[in-house]
Amino acid sequence: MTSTPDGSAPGSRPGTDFIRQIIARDLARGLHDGRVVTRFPPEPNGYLHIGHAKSIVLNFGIAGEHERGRCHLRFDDTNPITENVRFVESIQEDVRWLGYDWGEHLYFASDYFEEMYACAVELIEKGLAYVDSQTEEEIREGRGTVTVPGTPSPHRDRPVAENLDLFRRMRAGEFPEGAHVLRARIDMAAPNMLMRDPVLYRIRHAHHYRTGDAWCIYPLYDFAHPLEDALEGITHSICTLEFENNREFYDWLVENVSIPHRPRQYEFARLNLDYTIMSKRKLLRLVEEGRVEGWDDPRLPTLAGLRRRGYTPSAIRAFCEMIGVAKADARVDMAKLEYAIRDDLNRKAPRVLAVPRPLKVTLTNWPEGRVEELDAPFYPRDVGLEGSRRLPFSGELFIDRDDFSDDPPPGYRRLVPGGEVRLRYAYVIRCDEVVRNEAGEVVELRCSHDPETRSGSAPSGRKVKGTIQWVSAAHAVPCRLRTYDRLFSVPDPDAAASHAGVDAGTPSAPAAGIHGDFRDFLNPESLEVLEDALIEPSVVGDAADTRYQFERVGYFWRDPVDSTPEALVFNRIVTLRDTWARRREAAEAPPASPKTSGVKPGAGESGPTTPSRKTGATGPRPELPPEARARADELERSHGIGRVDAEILARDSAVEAFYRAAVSAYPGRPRKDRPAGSISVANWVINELPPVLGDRNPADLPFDAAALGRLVGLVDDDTLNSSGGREVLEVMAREGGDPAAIVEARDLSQMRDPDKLEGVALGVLEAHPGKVKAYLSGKRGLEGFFMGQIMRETRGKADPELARGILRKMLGTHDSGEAGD
RNA sequence: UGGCCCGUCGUCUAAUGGCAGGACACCGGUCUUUGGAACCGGCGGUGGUGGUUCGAAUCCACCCGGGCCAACCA
Repeated sequence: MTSTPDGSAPGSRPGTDFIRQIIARDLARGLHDGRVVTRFPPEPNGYLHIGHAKSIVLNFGIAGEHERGRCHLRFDDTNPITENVRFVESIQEDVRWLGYDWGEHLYFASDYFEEMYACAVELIEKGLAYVDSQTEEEIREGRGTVTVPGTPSPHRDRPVAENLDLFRRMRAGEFPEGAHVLRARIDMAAPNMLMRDPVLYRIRHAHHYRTGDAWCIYPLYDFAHPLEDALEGITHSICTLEFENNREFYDWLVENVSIPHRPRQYEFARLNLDYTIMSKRKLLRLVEEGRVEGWDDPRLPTLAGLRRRGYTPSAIRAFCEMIGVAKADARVDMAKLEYAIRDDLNRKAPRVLAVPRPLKVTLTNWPEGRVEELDAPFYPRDVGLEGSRRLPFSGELFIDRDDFSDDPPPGYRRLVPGGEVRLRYAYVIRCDEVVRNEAGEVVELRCSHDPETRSGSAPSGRKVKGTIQWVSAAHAVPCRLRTYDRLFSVPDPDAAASHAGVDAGTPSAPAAGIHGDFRDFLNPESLEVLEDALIEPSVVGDAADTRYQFERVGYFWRDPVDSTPEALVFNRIVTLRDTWARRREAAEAPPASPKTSGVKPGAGESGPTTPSRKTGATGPRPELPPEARARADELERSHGIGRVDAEILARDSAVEAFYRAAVSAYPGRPRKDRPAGSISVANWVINELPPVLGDRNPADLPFDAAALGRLVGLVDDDTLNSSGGREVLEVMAREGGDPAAIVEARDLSQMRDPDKLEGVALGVLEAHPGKVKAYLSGKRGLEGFFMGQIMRETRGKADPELARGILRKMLGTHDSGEAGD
C-alpha cells in the first residue's frame, strides 16, 4: 500500500524476474567484482515508445539496485541513412523525462568505429572474415533457406593478404556501394541462418550525423553491438526476444576477438499493448502519412505522445513494474496502463468542476443578481491533501447534458423532470420545467433550489440519489476539451491485418496499402473535440502542467502545445473508472449467449487434442534410422526396457554407450520388488542425466558411466533416497568424484530410523497446528507441505516412503486410504 | 518445413521437486455530497498424453499451440 518514493506501484515487487535472478546468481558467484553494468541502446531513427520504457525501467532499474551498478545510454548509430540528431535529442529528453540519469555514461557506437575496424582486421588475420564481392542478390541466394543449406561464396577462400588489402581499400573509399562487403567466415550450412557468414561491414558513401565523412564503411548490428558492449564493460546485455538467434553470433564474436571483457546477452519479451502498435516503422508511417498529428500525438504510445496526453513518468514506471519481465510473448491489457495512471493521479490531482456539454439551468427561486461563494475542497477526504477554493454560484448555471434525462434508463441517478439532484458543493435542485426548441431538443431546465440544503450548512438530512457537477454561467471559463480513445479498433492490428491479407510488417511485403493493412483498423473515433466546454474560474491562474480531475468526467491537463491563457485546451489523460457506463454497455449491447460461455474450451471437448495418434502408446514419433531401431529392439528385448525409453537411448549413440557402460558397472541385484538394474540405470540416464548434462556430450562429463552405475546402486540399495541421488549427481556433474565418497563427505546417506523419523514428524506437526487442522478438515494437499518440512528438517535425508507412512499414521490417514485429490 | 525460444486464472506475472500466490479485469457488498477512491468478499489457471519421483506447474519423452530467423535494418 505504501507508495515508494519513486512512485512504484503498490504490490509491485521488483527484483524477482529471471534477469535479476541471473544477476543475483552472478554476483553471488563473485563475477564482475560486484559490478552490474547494463545499457539502453536505442537506434536514433525514431521516437521512443512505451515498449522502450519497459526496457529503460528494466535496465536503469537494475543498475539502481546495485552498489556498483550503472546503466549506459548508448546510441547505436551504425546506419547513417536512417538516423539523425533530432532523434538522439528526443530520446535523451524522453529518458530523462522518465526519471533516469545516465550521468557521464553517454556513448555513441560511432565513437568506436576505429576499434571496430581493428577487430575486423583481427578477424581477417585469423581467417575468420573475408571480403565478399558478390552482389547483394547473390549473397542472399547463397545463404540458402531455413531448410536448405547455403553455398559458399566464390570469394570465401581469398587469401588473408588480399582480404586485408581489399578491406583497407573499402575503408579508403576506393569502391562504390555494394561492390564489396566484409563477412564472417563461419558455416554456410549452419542451421541458424545468422551463422551463415553474416555480413559485418557494408560500404555506404553517406554522411553520418556524428562522424561526418570520416567513414564510408559502416558495421552492421551483429558485429557492432557485442563490441560496443565489450568496450563499455557491459556485464549484462539485455535485449528483446527477437535477438535470441543473434546470441550465437554474439558469443562467437566476443570469443574470437581480442577485447577486454566478455559480456553476455539475455533476452526478455517485448511489450505489446492492446489496441495499439509498437513498431517504430509503423509508427513512423502513421506520422508521415498524417494519420496522426505527429510523434507526440496523444493517441500514440510514444513517450512523447503519452507525455503530451498528460501521463506522468511515475505512472509509466509503475506500469512497467506491474507487468513484469519474462520470456513468454505477452499482450498487456490497456486497463493495466489506465489503472497505473488513475492510481497515480488519484493521489495527486486537484478536483475541479467542468462541464463538457453544457445545458443551461435557471434557478427560478434564486434572488435576482445574487452570487454566493461556496467553499469547495480540492481533494476528497480519503486523498488526504489540503486545499480549497471559492466557487461562485448564481441563478444561471450549466450542467452537463448527460446529467439530465427525460427518458432515464433504470437505475439512473441524475436529474429527471420533476426529480431532484444535488449540485456538488452547493444546493439540491428540482427540475420543474423542461424548455425545448422547435426541433424538440432540450435547451434549458427551469429548476428551483432548496436554500436549506446548502453544502456544509446544517445536517441537511436530505437523501438525494445523485450529485452532479456544474458551473456558474456568468463565471465559467470557456475551453476546448479533447478526449482520446484507443488508436485502433481491434486489439491486435497486426494480427488483424495478416488475417485480412497482407502483413505489411515484413521487409518483403510491398509498402503500398493493399488489403489487410494495419492502418485499415485505425479507430475513426480516437479523437473527439468538445468545443463548447466550460470550466470553473479557479483554474485560470494554475501552472500549465497542473493535472486535474474534472469531477465525474476524467483526468485532464492543458495541452502543452495548443492551450493558451486566452484559449484553454484540455487533453483528457484518462477517463474515470465508470461502473455505471460499464453496466449500461452490458445492458444495451449483447444479450448474447448467457455469460455462462465462460466454459473453457478444454473443459468439455478435451477430445480434439488426443486425436489421430491412436496407434500405440505415445512415444518418440520421429522414426529411427534402421540401425538405431535394431539397437532399440535389442535394448527392449534383453534389458527389459520399455519401447519409448529404448528408443530414446538408441537414437543417440553417445547416450547409448554411456548407458551400456553404466549397466556393466551396475548390472543390478536381482530382487523381486525392484526393477532390474538396467531399468534403474535407464531411468537415471533418461530422466536425470540431461538436466545436469547441459550442452555437454556424456563423454565429456567429469565422471564416467561406471560412476553413474555405482550411484544408481547406492539408490537401489537404499543408501540414498532419490533426492540424495540427484544431489550426488549434481556434484559429480560439477566436479566429478566417486558417488560413495561424495555421500560420505556430505553425509547424505538416508535416514531410515523409524523412531527418529517419528520424532521429526511430530516436531513438524506440532510446529504447524493450523496446518494440521486444515489438513484434518480436508485440505489434503498439505501432505506435501508436511513432507517438505520433514525433508527440510532432515536435510533431505529422510527415507520418504517411511516418513510418509509415519506421517499418515500420525494424521490418522492410512496408506491405503489415498490422500490424493 | 531446419534451428532456437515460449506455453500457469480473461490479461500480466510468482512458485526454481513440497500449501498453485499476487496484480489488473470481472462480479457482489460496505462506505460515500464524484456511478471516483478506499475497504471486504467472490469468480477464475498449470495446453494434452505418457513417464521418472514418496511427491511434478517445475525433471524426461512425444503431441498440440504460439513466437523468432532466409536486410548490405536494428
